[in-house]
Formats: sequence, C-alpha cells, structure tokens
Amino acid sequence: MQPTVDAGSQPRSGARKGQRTAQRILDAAEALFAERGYAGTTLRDVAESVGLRTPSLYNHFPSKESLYEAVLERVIRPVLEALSEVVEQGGSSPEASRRLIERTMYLLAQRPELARLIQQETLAGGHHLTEMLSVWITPVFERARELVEANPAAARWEPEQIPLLVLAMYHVIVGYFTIAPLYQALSGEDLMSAPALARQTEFFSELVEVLLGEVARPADVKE
Amino acid sequence: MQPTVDAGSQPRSGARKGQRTAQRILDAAEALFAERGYAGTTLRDVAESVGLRTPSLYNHFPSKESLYEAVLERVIRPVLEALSEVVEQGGSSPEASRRLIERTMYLLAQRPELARLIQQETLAGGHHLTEMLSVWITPVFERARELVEANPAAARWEPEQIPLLVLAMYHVIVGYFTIAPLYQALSGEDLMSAPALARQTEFFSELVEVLLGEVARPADVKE
Amino acid sequence: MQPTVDAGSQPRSGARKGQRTAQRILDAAEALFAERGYAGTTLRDVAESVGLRTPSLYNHFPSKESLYEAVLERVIRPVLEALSEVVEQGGSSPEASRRLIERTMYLLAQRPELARLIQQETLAGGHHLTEMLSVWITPVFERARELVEANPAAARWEPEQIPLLVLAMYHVIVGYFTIAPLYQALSGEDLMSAPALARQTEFFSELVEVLLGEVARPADVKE
Amino acid sequence: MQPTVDAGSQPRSGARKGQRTAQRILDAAEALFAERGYAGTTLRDVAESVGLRTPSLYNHFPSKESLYEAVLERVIRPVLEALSEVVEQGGSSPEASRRLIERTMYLLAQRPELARLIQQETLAGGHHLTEMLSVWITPVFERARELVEANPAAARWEPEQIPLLVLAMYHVIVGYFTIAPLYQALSGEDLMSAPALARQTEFFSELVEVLLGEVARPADVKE
DNA sequence: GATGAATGAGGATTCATTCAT
DNA sequence: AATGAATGAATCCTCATTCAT
Repeated sequence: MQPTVDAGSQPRSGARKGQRTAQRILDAAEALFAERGYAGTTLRDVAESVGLRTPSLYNHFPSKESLYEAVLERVIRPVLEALSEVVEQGGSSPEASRRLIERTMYLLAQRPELARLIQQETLAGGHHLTEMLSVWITPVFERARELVEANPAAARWEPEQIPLLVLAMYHVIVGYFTIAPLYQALSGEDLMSAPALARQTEFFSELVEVLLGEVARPADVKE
Repeated sequence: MQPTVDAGSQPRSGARKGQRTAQRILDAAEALFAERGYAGTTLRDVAESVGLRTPSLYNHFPSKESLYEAVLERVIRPVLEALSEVVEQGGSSPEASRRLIERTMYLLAQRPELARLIQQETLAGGHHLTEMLSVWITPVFERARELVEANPAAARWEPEQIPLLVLAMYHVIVGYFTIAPLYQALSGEDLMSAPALARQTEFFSELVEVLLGEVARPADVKE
Repeated sequence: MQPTVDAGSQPRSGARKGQRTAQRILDAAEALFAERGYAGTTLRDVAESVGLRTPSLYNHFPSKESLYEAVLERVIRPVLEALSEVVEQGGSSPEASRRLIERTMYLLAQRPELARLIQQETLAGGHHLTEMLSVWITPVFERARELVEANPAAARWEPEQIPLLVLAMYHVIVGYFTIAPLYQALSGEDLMSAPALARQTEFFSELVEVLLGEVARPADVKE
Repeated sequence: MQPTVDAGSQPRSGARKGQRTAQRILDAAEALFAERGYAGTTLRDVAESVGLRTPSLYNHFPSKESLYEAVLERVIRPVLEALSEVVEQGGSSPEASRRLIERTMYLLAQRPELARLIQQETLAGGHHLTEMLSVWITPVFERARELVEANPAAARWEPEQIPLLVLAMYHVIVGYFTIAPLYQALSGEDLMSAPALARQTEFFSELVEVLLGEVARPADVKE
C-alpha cells in the first residue's frame, strides 16, 4: 500500500500517475512537516497543498504516521547513501575531507527540509522514530568519529572530546540550514542563496581545517 | 521535574496561592512545550501535569498562546539578563571569555528547556513569535559579533565570516542541549550529567580558544 | 448609562449599598437581556457592565434564572400597575382611551427594555416564564378586550375579531419600541426621540380612533 | 416538522444525498433558531434533530454563523421574491391589495419561522446581520410605503405618518405569527390553524380597508 | 484513484456555579 | 459584600480516519 519512493534515477516513462501523486504528497508533506513538525501539520494542510481532498491521501499512505515516516525515509536515505559513498571512496586525506564537506553541503542545500526534519525529530527526543534514527544516525555518527580519529591533527583533542567535536560539527552544519528561514526573517539575508552557501561551505572547511588540520584548497577538488 | 526559577527559598506567606499555581502551570507548560512543541502540547496535558482541570488554566492565562508566550518570556529573560551582565562586566580578555562561556553553560544547564524552546521557535521560522525573538535574539547575536570582532585572534577570519562563526558557536552550544535526550536514548550517556556538562564546558572553551585565540585556563576563573 | 429605576418615590436614605448594587445589576441585566435574550447574555457580561466580578452577582441573586425573573418582574410590574390604575379610573370615554394610550406610550418610552424583554419571552414561547406571563399578560389582554368591546364603535368588528384587534393594537405598540434600534441603524432616525414618540402617540391615537371610533383630542387630556 | 420549501414532490434520484442532508439541516436549524434564537441554539441540538453527530454539520456548513445566515437567506428570499412578484403585477387596486395581503399571509403561514427569525434579528438590533437585513428589509419597506402612498384613501394620514402606518401594518402581520405559540400556551387556541389564519386574513384585510380605503371582497380574488 | 459524507476523539474556550478567603 | 480559584458541563470546531460511491 506504500508506493516505493522510486529513488530510481531515470524517470521511468511508465511511471503511473499514481506514483506521481504520491510524490507530490511527499513533497508537500516534507515541506509542512519540516516547518511545523508532526503535530503541527494536518493532513488537510497536506492535501490542500497538493490540490486534493484529505481522504485521497489514504489512497497513497495508510496513515499520517506512515506518511511522516515515508517523508523521513525519502529525505534521509539518499543523503546517507551519497555520503557513505564519498566516505568509502576517500580516506582521510585533505582532499577527501574537502570533498566530503562539499558533498554534504551540496546534499543538504538540495534538500533543505532534511535538516529541519531531523531537528524536529531530535527535539521530540526521537520518541517517534528512535528506531529509524538509530538505524541511520548512529552509524553516521560512528563513521564521523572514525574519520576524525583517523586524522593526525585530531591529536589536539582528548579521546573523550572526540564525540563532542563530532557533535559540534554536526550542529554547525545542521544548525545553519535550520536557522536559515529565521535568519532571513530577522536580517533579510538568505542563507540558502548560492553565494551564501558557498560562503558557508568555505567557512566550514576552514573551521574543520582549524579544528582538525589541513583540508584541501577548493581548487584541488572538482565537484 | 522543573526547578523553579525564582527559587525563592522560603515560600513567602504573603505570596498568594494563585501566584504559585501560575508558576506551577508555567513549569509544566515549559517542559511540555519544550518536548512536544506548541501544536503537540495540549492544555489538558498541562493541566493534568499540574493537577488541575483544564478550565482552571484560564484563571491564570487567557489562552494557550499567552501561556506559551509567558513560558518563553520567563525562560528567556533571566538567561539574557544574566548573560548581558557578564558581557558588560568583562572586556574581551581570555578570563572574560572563559567566564562568559561558563556562565552560559551554567545557565543553559539550569534551564535545559530553554535551548529546546528556542529550537522549536527557530524551526517554526519564528512565525509565532518573530517579534519576541527579534527583540531577544538579534541583540544577543550582535553582542556576540562585537565580542568576536574585538578579539585580535579573530583576524584569522574574513569579516563576512564573522556572522557564520557566531552562528556556528551558537549552534554548538544550543545543539548540545537540544540533542541531549536523543543522545541518551541512542548511546545511553547523559549529556546533562554534571561531568558531561563539565566536559562540554571545557571542550567548548578549547574550541573557542582554537577558533578565536587564547581563553583563560579554568583555574583562573572562579564561578 | 443605566438610568436607575428606583421607581420608589422617596429614595430612602437608609438604603444600603447592597441594595444599590442589586439595582445596578438589575439595570445592567435588563439592558443585556433585552438586547441579547436570555441565552445570549452571560453573567460575565452583566458583571462587567456593573464593574464587578461574576461571582459577586451571586451575593445578590441566587442564579442567572432568578436574575432574569427579577428583571422581568421589576420591569413589568410598575407598568402594569400604572396601567391598571388608569384603566380603573376611566371608563370607556374618549378621554379615558386617550389617557390610556398616552400613559402606555409614556411608560413604554420610559422603559424601552420592557417591550424587547416581552418580545424575547414571546419568541421563546414563554417556555421560561409562562407562569409569570400568564399572570401578567392574560389579565391585561382581558382588560383590553373588555375595553374594546365596551366601545360602541367596536360594533364594526365581529365578536371573534375582537381578540385579533386587541392583538393587533398590542403589536403596533410593542413593535414600535422593539424595532427602534434596527430602524435607527437602517434609516438613521431615532424612534425613541421625544418628537418621534409624540408622533407615534398621535398616530396611534388616530389609529385607535379610526378602528374603534372617537378618541379625545390631545388638548382634552392633561398628563 | 419543517415543510420542505422546494416541496419537489418526487425525490429526484439525481439529487445527491448531501444536498438532502443540507436541506434537512437547514430545516432543523430554521425551527431551532426561530424558537431559541442564535445564542440559544446549539449545533448539537441541530445535529440531533437531524439525526447526525455534530461534526457532520461541518460537511455542509463551515460554521454556526454561516448556517444561521443560510437559514435566514433561505427563509427570506422566496418570500420576498413572491411578494415582489405580486407587487409588480397589480397596481393599487383593491383587488391587488387583497391579493397582496392574501399572498403575504399565505407565505408567512407556510413558513411560520420567518416571522420569528426576523423578530429575533430585530431584537438583536440587526447587529448580526444588519447587512442582510438592510438588503432585504429596506426595499420591502420602501415598496410598502409607495403602495400606501399611492392609495387615494391614504390621504387621511399626514405624510410623516405614512412610515408609522407601514410599520404598524408590518407589526400586525409579523406579530400575529410571532405570538402564535405563546397565545396557544395561554389560551389554548392555535393561531396557526387554517380557520384561524383565514380569520386573521379577513381581519387584516378589513383593517387595511378601514385604514386605507376599500379592499376587494374575498370573492373577487382567486388564489 | 478521488471524494462527499460521516464520525469518535479530542482541543481550546466559555459558562454558570461554588467555595474559601 | 467581593473575589480569586476551581470545576463540571457544554460549546464550537478540528482532526484523522472510514466508507460508499
């Protein structure tokens, strides 16, 4: 009853209209859940945003909860996959770090809801989705720790500080995307604009450089 | 579950019972709003958590919204006041930085809901309370920027990177408290325990030291 | 804004403040009940309009219902008494009719709420107060019928039309006061102004004259 | 209990059930609003009276207020249309007057709630619906005035008495229907019975005759 | 697949009323 | 006599969900 998200790259021309509708529902739900959280989002909002009546949603998702999970799944999976790809490719070389950072920023910029959805879940203590989160987040966190520990310059930090360092970098990245709308409302500047994103990417690279050691110069890497 | 802020030791007999009840309502609401957000919190939950029937809440707050605002106000004001105090006292000396960091960590540790409430608002884009947020947050952000800029070691950063740096440090701090419950659920470790807080305080100080230059050694400052 | 009723002739200087408060409550309640009906009026409205808190009303009236009855009683009784006085005095002479009409108009003009309150009750089918209404209204109706029947010119009407005639005159009078606010809202003219009232009095006299026969000229009667 | 207006005899199979339900809701609401007024009527009452649960009402009307307006609209419009039809047809001949009176009585007898609903609104001063009322009532009033003025026998009245005369006749008509339930409660006689209505029609015709001049004998007109 | 209709559960809020102070 | 606090009952309304069409 749950249509697969079909992360398939090439849009199968045979894809039924139903699949499309499910996608549009997911799109709308993603935006709304990210902005208002689970409780703050009503299925009516989602339906309206898609141009449907509420009951129609049930032709695609059996419940609000399952829709939410589908949104989370769809938004998290490709990012994690892309990241693990990059992670596995490169070692701990500066270029690899640089590439990882750029890739991460790019992915998050592509799906700005991701950061917000994760934050919503984080705030809810993962009550809703501890399982999914533990499945996804824990390994990522572990991988990140390994990367950091493998870095010679990390010697500056005590072993028990490593998790804090990872957490810190995680929050710097996620926080940037999370705060973007508020930041714009208050200062007028759009953190999601291309130049702003480039600036943050550069900034974060330098941050990592300072904290962990050398990171490659931008020129060394090609996206 | 909620340490009362005012913490007035001996309950002034003059203090009317109503005032007490209002405080208890605020305490309960603070915890619930922080955990579940505005939409996810029902007045029935709040009332039950205080041991009242729902309509009784209306003897103290005229609406859910006003209760929410009162919670935000109560939780944010003392922290900001305490911070601005510290900020005004010290210059940009390492000791001052160290004191500011410790004070901040202490205050947030005292009111762990604060970080979560702010995050909730941040995610909502401040729709609800842009006004209050702009009143509180913008000045803090500005002050922080000034502090950073005044620091000679900040020369490492380009001027347009300063706001990003401030944002980053803000997220490192707030994120730590925000993620604590989830972190505990996933890893078992309690980030809010005294040792963990001390470790994070020390870590953050070193972080700032690395990013901005020297910060005083712990020994130099007495809380 | 609320004219004190105090139909009592000499204001007893010893009247306790409590009595006064009760009067003020009745004043406020009268206006509100007349405008909004029983269900549409809340005790909070009444209390606010008096400058009290709701529970204070219970020091003067044991319930909303009893307050309503007290309002009705207070507003109806003096009018009926005054009328029956006039009725008993005069026979069915033109002067007596004229006097009765003028007296009625004067009394209703004094207490514009009366007509509206009675209409509210009429609409409610007297469910609330059939008893009080039957106690008051039926005799009045009967008396009016007798008056009409006693009038020689009433011969124009069939016996079974007499009640309809009485009803009609009743509605012409009550309706005038009832519609005054709406009439003003729509046309701008104030039916409760002195000239308008004089005009209606004259008009109604002529109406009765046409329907029943002669009525004295205004000059013949002294108020 | 409420005669359906459209009175379409055979339920068109094409008519959707929803339309029917909406009609039944309007029927029930009409009766209740007329008897208890807006504030005195609860949606639960309406729903129960239709055999639904309260939330179902919202599938047909978005709010209590809109339901009320729909009731008013539905009950007022056809009457006014029918009346204006008659008015436009005939001039000011006695037969025309007679026809107008009979038609009016017939229409109001068909929808006894109309008079009561209008009275409810009148008492409320039109606060709720001044707009709708001004749209409907003012033209009717104007038309009535024209009719009266066009009548040669109206010469008996001063020009400034004409509005009062119109008001008076309006109140005689509306008042009759308004007081019917109370009248029955007090005297046992049902003013809404066919004979009673015929009697009132005849009476009112004579009244108009006396006040304005000749009106045709019943025999002259065929309904 | 889409939707109008229906509904149990609940959610914020109001109201009349009580009671202790 | 006045009122702050509390509350059972209700009120309007929303929401997620079901079902027949």
